[in-house]
Amino acid sequence: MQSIAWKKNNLNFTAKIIRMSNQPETTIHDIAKALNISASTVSRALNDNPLISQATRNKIKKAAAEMGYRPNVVAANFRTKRTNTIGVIVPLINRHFFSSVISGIEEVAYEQGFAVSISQSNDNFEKESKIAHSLFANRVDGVILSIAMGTSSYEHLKLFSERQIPLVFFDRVVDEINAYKIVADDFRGGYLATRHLIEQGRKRIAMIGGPQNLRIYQNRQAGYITALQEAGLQPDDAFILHNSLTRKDGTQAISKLMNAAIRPDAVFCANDTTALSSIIYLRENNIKVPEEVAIVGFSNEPFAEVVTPSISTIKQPGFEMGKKAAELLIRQINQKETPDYFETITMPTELIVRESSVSK
Amino acid sequence: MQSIAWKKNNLNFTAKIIRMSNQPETTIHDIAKALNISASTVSRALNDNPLISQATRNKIKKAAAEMGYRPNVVAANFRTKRTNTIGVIVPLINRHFFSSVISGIEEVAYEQGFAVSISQSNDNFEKESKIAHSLFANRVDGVILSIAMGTSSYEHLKLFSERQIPLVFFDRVVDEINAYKIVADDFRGGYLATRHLIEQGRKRIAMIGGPQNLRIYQNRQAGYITALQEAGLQPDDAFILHNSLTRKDGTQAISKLMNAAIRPDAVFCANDTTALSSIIYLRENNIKVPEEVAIVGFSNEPFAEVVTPSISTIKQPGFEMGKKAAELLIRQINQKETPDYFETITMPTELIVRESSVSK
DNA sequence: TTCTTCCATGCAATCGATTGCATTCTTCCG
DNA sequence: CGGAAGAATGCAATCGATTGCATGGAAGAA
Repeated sequence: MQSIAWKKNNLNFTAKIIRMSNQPETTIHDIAKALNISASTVSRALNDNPLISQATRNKIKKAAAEMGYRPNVVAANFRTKRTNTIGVIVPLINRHFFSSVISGIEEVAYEQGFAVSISQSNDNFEKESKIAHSLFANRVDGVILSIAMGTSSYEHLKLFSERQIPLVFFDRVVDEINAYKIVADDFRGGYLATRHLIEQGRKRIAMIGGPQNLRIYQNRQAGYITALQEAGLQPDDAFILHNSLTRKDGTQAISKLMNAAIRPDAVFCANDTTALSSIIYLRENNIKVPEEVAIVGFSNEPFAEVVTPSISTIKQPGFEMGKKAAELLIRQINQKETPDYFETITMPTELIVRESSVSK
Repeated sequence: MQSIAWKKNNLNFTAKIIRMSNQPETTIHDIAKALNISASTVSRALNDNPLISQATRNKIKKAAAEMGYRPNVVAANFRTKRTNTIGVIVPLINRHFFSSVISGIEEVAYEQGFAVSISQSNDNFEKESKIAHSLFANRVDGVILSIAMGTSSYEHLKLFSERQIPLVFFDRVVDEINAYKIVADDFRGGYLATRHLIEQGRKRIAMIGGPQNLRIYQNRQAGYITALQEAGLQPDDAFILHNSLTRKDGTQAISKLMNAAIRPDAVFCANDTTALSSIIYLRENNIKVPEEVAIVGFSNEPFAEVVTPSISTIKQPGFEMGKKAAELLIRQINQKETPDYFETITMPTELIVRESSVSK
């Protein structure tokens, strides 16, 4: 796009190279040879190093384009020990919450010139560990992750701290590891959901919670208990179940609750999948939602809005969490030293009231 | 940091190395030096090259473990020009169909020792192109992709063919490029959906279709038309709409159909999202589904089963498609030459009948 | 015992780009 | 006009692993 004219030291060069399909790759040395200059100059020019004169830069870029030069990023990564790639590990990519987080990460990462490599652990420790090793082996510059439900050993993550590769956790965080953490306000989510049910006049509010080795589920439950206590209701162990929050687990849990001597009149489910299972179970058993049993879920999965009755739930700011996580990670990547203090950032949750919890 | 004792060629070696956190990485040369052997032997041993005696191999592996050796995969990739990574580009990772395909790909890839790097184009050409360049720059061994709706130029994919990097398309394939293609039987899907509606006694069957630059949507529509003709019904242009199949587009389309002089008594939607929009619109306008208007969607998204009424739809074998794609890709990667004939593999689709299309 | 054969290991080049330092060429100032 | 400062470019080492070929040694054959 620039046309420059010179005299002495004429740079009016045009490489007459035919781009051959799939033959030996053009390297900076080929360009150097063609232009009769050194490879270092070519390298610097292509990286817009100001040491190289504008004229030479242009000449080199032009030749590079004509010769079909494609930088060998692997070689550069090898030399510089940087890959400009950030790895993301999530339990499942098709959960709306996680894919929102990923979109947030990508937004920031691309803007800052980082590529994003996404992997899913399928909530399986083994696979998570494999992925961690693979990301490590490929020398990603940093990792953002939400651990699998089954993960309780963190050996595989030590890889990263050993080599000072920054790590940012989100959602399902690990207390034992010192790193930035981005979480939704699960406590408040649990609290809001439960208080809402109380405000609807419910008295026997059960909870179907998640694995208690995960902080997020502890917190959701703590919010639930606090709300109950605040309202002078006694938390009842028989009303609190724990499982892996799958469709099947949910069905089992709700069935157990509904077949007990004392039935709940409301259930706070620690995720929307469980809320959905519950609603389907209740419908099949002719128990009216919300009249007989009110339901609140968690996460605001897209289906929550469209099932009948639509599901009241807690919305988490996934996209923002992803952006925040990427920002923090990239900041760490760029300033080489490890911060001496890692915050845990809590992002607000919000109650969305729909049909499943409100009797008109 | 190291105190080592040997006699000549002693195999009773124990490296007493303190694994230092984040210090200079251990390389095969360090191991070689510690054991007083050559780096080539170390390299071969670690790769289980049978040229190296079992005894030496064991000794080296033990030392490697003790010294906290982590192979520098980037260096190896650079040298071997192979990354054992396959790139996957999908429009959106949180579509059930795509994430099923991804799971299928992963299943095969991991088994064969390949890592999988997933990216989403957000149905955006620019981003797809960026991703393609990034995957190419990082020298993935092969790519599996389903192109973005907006993509109509294929320059960015030439990168791969130029350098003989195998490509496998699935679902949204590109005719212009010679490569293996895995598609669901969209024609038959459209045909089955429409025939089903006809069997339900519907006469005025509309269709909300997708962008006609994509073969899959052409085929779904062709199936629809064939079924109509077979039944002696005349396809009617006023009954065939096209859009991008988003929630919003769907609402617009169904509203247009329902506000026309002649209303359809059934709608075949080219995806489930549109079917959902339609159902919601119809519900809000007090039009009974399926009594007044029957609906069939496409893809069998998870929500299709749980909304009320549940959505009849066409199921595509995503997981199997992913497996197949990965198999074909990896086969190409392993046998260096390009096959001279690329098949297009069509996988069967299946009609799932639910409430939205059957009046009892 | 001597020569051949094969097994195990070592040597050294190589992949392509980057970068600290040295060198050359300009330009400007006294 | 000489010299110094600064601008532009080149030299060569380097990153860590792989690999074709050479070599040393042991075992087997004669």
